[in-house]
Amino acid sequence: MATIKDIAKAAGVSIATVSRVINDLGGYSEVTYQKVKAVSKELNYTKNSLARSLVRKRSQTIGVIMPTVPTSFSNPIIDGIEEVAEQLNFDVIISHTGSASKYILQKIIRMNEFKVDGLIIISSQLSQVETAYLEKNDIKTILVSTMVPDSDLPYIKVDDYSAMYAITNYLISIGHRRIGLAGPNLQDKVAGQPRFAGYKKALIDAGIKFQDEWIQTGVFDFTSGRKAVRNYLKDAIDISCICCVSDECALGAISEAAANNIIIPKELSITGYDGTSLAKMVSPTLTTIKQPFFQMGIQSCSELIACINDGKVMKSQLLNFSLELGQTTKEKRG
Amino acid sequence: MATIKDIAKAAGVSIATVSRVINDLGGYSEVTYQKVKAVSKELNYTKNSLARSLVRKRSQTIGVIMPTVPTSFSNPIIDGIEEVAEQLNFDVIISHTGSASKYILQKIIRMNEFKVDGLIIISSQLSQVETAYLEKNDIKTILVSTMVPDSDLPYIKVDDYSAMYAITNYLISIGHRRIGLAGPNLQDKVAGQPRFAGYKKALIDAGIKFQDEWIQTGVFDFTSGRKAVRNYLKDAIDISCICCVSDECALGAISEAAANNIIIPKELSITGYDGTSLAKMVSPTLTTIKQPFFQMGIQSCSELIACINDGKVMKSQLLNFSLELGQTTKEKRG
DNA sequence: GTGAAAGCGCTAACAG
DNA sequence: CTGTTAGCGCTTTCAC
Repeated sequence: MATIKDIAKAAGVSIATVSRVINDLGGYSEVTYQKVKAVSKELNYTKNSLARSLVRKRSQTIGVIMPTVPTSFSNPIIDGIEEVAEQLNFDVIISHTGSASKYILQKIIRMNEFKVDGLIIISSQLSQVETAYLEKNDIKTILVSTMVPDSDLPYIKVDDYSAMYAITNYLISIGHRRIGLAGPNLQDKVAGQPRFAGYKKALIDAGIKFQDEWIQTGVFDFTSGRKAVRNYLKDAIDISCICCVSDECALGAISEAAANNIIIPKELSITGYDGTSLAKMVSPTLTTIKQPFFQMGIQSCSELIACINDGKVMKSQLLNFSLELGQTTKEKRG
Repeated sequence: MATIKDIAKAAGVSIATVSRVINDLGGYSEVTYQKVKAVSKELNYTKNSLARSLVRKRSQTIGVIMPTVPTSFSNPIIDGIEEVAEQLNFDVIISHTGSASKYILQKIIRMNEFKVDGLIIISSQLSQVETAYLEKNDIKTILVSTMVPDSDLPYIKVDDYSAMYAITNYLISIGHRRIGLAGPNLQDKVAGQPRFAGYKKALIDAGIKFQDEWIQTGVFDFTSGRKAVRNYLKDAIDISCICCVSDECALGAISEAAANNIIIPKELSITGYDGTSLAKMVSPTLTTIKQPFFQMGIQSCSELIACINDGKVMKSQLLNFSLELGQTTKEKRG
């Protein structure tokens, strides 16, 4: 592990000069440049980011914290982040919070100790403890696909209320009147409550009287979808379609329906939410809300780096979603 | 951003003492301990890993490099890695190589500059350039779900040959005689060739004459599965089942079959390979080879840390796979 | 028990 | 154009 000191000695120059050519700072003769380059190649020099970051008080690194979920919807977000980071000369390091986002505070602390210049937190629910830590330590942070109510942490997401309104409304538009809602966590102010509200509003606007029994709460996952259908069946609740709060949840609903020989979409329509790559990979393909994940990565990273580099204040953004029609929905006549 | 210097001053002790209590090294009075603790809390001290790693020449961090794929089979691997890292007091930082594993060398270099103590590379094909870099820079590395032929880089994986033999043999055991193989990249020595070989050997052992037209090569992904089925249909190739080289590929095959109104498994059996969480989430559920991903994470990280801490030589391991029966296969009579 | 001091590898003035 | 020097925040002898 050669250091600039070794190179300086071998090349017969000072370490300052070595540093200059290594960082392409200019201010040296062509001869010196060539010599230093040659020597550092010969000695197999690799720079030490730790030392550099330490003195620079800048790591040129942004940290990403993401949850562990089966449907890797975070991947396109990461791709987006990487794309702009790369371009703007930043590194990105990623950390998983585990399935239950249990270790989120711990991961935030680690990122802070690594002295990342900024943090992107994907789709995790932050509690008081975490936001307090972020604030107290003055960590530049932007949230993706999540937000914290009553805080001014900037976020990039879609409007859950509108998205759920849109897809519910679509079901209504193709003739459905008895519409289930599967999977929402009603304790969750960020995703659960607004999605429920959007769903409900669409019913009301269509003059449909909302029934409590149409709601099967859950935690957005596969199991929530399965349970929902099981309960509808058990209680013989009469619905012609189910709005699920995630693609994964929709897969669960489909799975339970299949286990009961219910044919989709002929006997039951089902919708997802997320528009992960999965939605188009399953058969039948999912009708779902497509979130612009890649774009979310782009935006969040751009905002963050603008803040880091130029001190710009990050602005929250609501991105456009789109309705992706698949084969799990069918019009209802009569 | 308080430093130990600040704490030292505020507590009226030396920085050496602060360092001692912060690291629980002992050798101080209870009074000093309490005082330093109190002051550092008050000043909201957070340690600077960069500085610490720099002087220690040890980052207590292991780097993980993984590809970006739609079916997040890497997640359970990461979970396994995190579990043992956590326990053994190591941090882990992750980096994605992008879909085509295009940036793998770049990522390896970055990890090296970050001075990680060791590296776990998941499921990526390493070329001469990368292995040379790893060797030259003496980076402790272990591979997961991949390997490099003719090198002594240690790896943790399953035996692709045996696994493919097993699943092909299963199809034979339930009566199939005309068996397609979809998705293998035959240029790929690590996964493509052995899987093909295992498939072929199972046929031979059963006295089935292998037909060239049964093979539809590809690149392990969804599209490869779709194309395979399209080709079988176009050329009217008579098979009763298809062995796919990945779950994702199987999804593609199913998708194309569905588009042609072929009923699975009644008219066509299909198998996957990987046993991702997806396999059980789709309907019908996939018959597939289940790789012990979590265990792979555990083993690789254990080996690596044993090497880092105790200089143990890492040993390659072939882990057991299992056959996971789903609903995409059906026995063939007559 | 505690402190002084010497760096880890590097950058960034400041001189020349 | 190039070198000297003073640190970045921390750990770690070695004295006291």
